[in-house]
Amino acid sequence: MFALSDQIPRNNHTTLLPYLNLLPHNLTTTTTPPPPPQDETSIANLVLKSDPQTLTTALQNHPVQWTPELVTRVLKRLWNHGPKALQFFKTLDRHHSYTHSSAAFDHAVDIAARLRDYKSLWTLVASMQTRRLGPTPKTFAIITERYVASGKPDRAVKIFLSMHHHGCPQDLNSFNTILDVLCKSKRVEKAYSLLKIFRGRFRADTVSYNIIANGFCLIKRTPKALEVLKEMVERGLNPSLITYNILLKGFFRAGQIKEAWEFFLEMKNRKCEIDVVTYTTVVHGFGVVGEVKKARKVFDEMIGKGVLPSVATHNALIQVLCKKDSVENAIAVFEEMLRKGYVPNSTTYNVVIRGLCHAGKMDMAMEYVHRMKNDECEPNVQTYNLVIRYYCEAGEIDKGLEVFEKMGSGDCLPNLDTYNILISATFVRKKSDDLMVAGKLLIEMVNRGFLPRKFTFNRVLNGLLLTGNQGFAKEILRLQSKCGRLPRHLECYCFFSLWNRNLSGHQLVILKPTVYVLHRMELLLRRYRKEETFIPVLKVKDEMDVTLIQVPTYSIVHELPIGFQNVIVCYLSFYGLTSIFLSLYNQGNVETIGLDDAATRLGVERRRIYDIVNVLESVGVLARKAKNRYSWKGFGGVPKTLQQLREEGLRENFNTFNGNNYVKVNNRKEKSLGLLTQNFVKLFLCSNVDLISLEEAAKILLGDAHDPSMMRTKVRRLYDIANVLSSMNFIEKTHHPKTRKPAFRWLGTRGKSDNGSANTSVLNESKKRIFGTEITNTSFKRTKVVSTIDENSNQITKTHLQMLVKCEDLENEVDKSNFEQDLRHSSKNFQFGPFAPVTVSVSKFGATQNSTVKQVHDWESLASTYRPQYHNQALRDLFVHYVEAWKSWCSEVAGKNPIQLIS
DNA sequence: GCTTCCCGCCACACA
DNA sequence: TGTGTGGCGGGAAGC
Repeated sequence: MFALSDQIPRNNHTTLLPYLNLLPHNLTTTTTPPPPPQDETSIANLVLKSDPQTLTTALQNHPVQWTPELVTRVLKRLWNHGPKALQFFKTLDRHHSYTHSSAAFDHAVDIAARLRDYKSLWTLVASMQTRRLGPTPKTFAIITERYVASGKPDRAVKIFLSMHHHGCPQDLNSFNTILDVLCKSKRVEKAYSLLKIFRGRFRADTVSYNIIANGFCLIKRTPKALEVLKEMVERGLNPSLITYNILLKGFFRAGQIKEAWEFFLEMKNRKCEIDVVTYTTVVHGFGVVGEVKKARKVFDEMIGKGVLPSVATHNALIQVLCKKDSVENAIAVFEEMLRKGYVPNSTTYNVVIRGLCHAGKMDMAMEYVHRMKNDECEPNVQTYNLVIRYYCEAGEIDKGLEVFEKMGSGDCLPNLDTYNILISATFVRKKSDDLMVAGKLLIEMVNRGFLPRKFTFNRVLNGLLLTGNQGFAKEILRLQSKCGRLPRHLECYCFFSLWNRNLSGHQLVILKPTVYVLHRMELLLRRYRKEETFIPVLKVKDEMDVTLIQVPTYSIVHELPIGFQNVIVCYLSFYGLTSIFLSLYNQGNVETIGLDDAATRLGVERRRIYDIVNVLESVGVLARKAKNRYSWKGFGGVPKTLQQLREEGLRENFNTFNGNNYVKVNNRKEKSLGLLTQNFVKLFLCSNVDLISLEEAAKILLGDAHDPSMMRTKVRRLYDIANVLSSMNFIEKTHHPKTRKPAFRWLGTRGKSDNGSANTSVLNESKKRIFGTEITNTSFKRTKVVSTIDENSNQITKTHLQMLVKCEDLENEVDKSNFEQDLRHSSKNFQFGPFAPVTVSVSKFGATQNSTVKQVHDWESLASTYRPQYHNQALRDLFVHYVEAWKSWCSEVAGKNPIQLIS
């Protein structure tokens, strides 16, 4: 990582990574003897070795004079083992002759926040207050920064606004801090609006505006940054050199090299006192885009102008040479820098080491790592990470692990990146042993307070299952559950398992997405029960940090026919909204559609419906009658609409992709989703392109405007449209054969007639045809639910889905007695959730195909066929493993408190 | 770290 | 002026 740290107005309060600030300590020339400097290492190791019971006595007996400085150093050393660090802090808090300083408290607060242990955090804050040690503005800087980092910016703002309740009134500095925290996490708009609201109250200054401008530069929105600059001048605040440097760097970052250079010249013209930061920015900026010569020239020029390059400038040049030139030249600069008497910092070494690694000179790289030690510039975690990464990339995983072992036993603890790098590497060789290592690393990282991503967990779990380590996989699954990182489907499954155990009245901690699914489910259930009034079944409260669900006192699921439960869960995961929409209204007897009705029936907000109807309207499936009302035209008229669009498109030159065929966007109407849909369709209709990616489409439709934010918006809209169109089978999602990038293919007029889902026929057929049921191998949304049966899949899936569509009617046909019989009948071998084993044979369903509702009464079969299913065999097997692992684990812990399973 | 998708704010449109 | 519409961007999930 390249740190141009002196270029950005750094906020004094925010010290996220205290260990980076560790000063190199000199073992031989220490002038202030007690405590001896190696003490923090030995103490840290002592803490790492002791368990909570022995730690107290170990610390009491340790022959050392405890001072706040020593404690701070130990905490820094233990930084990457949060739980141990907190334990150390808490144990020492009870020491008879030592009391913690404010700085030590801040570290503890930081560590607790990083562990997302908010209870400890606020206890520490309260403790600070009672001891009159704070909380200080710095404490709040830490807290807000951590809240923002864990995705809670609103909470952070609230905390800032309530600082004074903790005895720490807000001032301009703390205001700037919160702005900075928001900007650094790319929430610039939020920061900007906060500035607008409070600039009067806190007397926003140049620094405040610099922070916002820098924020916009970080997200490559230089025009907006310039706007901020303008506003700042209008408010009578003078931009400083820092302001100009921010903008200069912003131009380079956004790839506006020409603008950057002009800006730099302008700075010179205006007789700005250009400083070393400016030059460093230019050197780095040119270098990054490969203009090494220019970078060099500027580097040489600055000396002539009397501005001495700093270590950061050298770092920039060295990095650039490593990346775009040769590592030899980079090392030459490095040596020259030493000759001139500069003292390289860890960044300098890391840049050189990365360059060597990149050039495949691993041995030489390691020499530099040793050289760092001798040069009193201890290798830091980044150094180790990059060496490990390159070893792993070169396939030498064992060497990577060796380095990892060394750092673990030494004085630099591995961080989240280290673990991620190593875990990723274990998948390369597909060896059972490697995956065992991955599992162990995963457990270790959790113990050290790092929260692996769901993706990491899933990969390790999959790997272990596929290499036959079922026992270990089970352990990982348990850990995954403990961390709240279960795969979504298992999460639901766990929830229902618990629910099924009559755990009424208990509180479970569940992840938010599940809550959303449950909300929707509740709506469907209410409809099923024909409830007119809203009776909340699931009481959900979104508390500070976790989402709690009150398990209802009765199980609504039990009221449903067996199998229907499964259907419901699948119903939600199977369909995109459009498909449900179409299946509800494409019944042959629907004439008008009320938007409110649609929203209620789909269990979504009105807003979602607008998008669907707009797209449907633009291809002629619907027509707007009045506000709130649409009439159903069906698919009969679609070919005609498409023909019209084609003619229109040819007139507008949509057959040539020269970027001139975009529609000039002036007002709201011309930006509408409907019009965009039509233009998108025209792209396919009027040209021979087979595949088009949404990015390409966006580029063409936008024309000359290549503003990245406009592009993003356009692509997002195209996703919305593409989803609706593919639900109707007008287009299908595939991958570009060469680039493997996602792209869309038009099926509408020349679809695949071999599997029956051809849209040529679709377009010509009567409106009775059920759209949204033509799902063959299309994977749906994120759940990858595909028919298990690949051959004949069309027919079978079609039948199944048609039946599913009719669930609506079927529900009503199941009379009470039937219903109860079902319940009794299957209460024994009751399979819950979407994970019931598939017992239905193909032939059984083949028979159902043309028959009536009666056979569909076999709810269980229907349901089990509809469980989420994976496309390929390996995944399918894996899925069974998941369920097995979960089941055996459940039975294992059946005697214990099942709440522990989740919460 | 990028792609994809969902959500809901808030501004505009329309009666 | 109130209610209906829908552009738009944040940000979470997925990979």
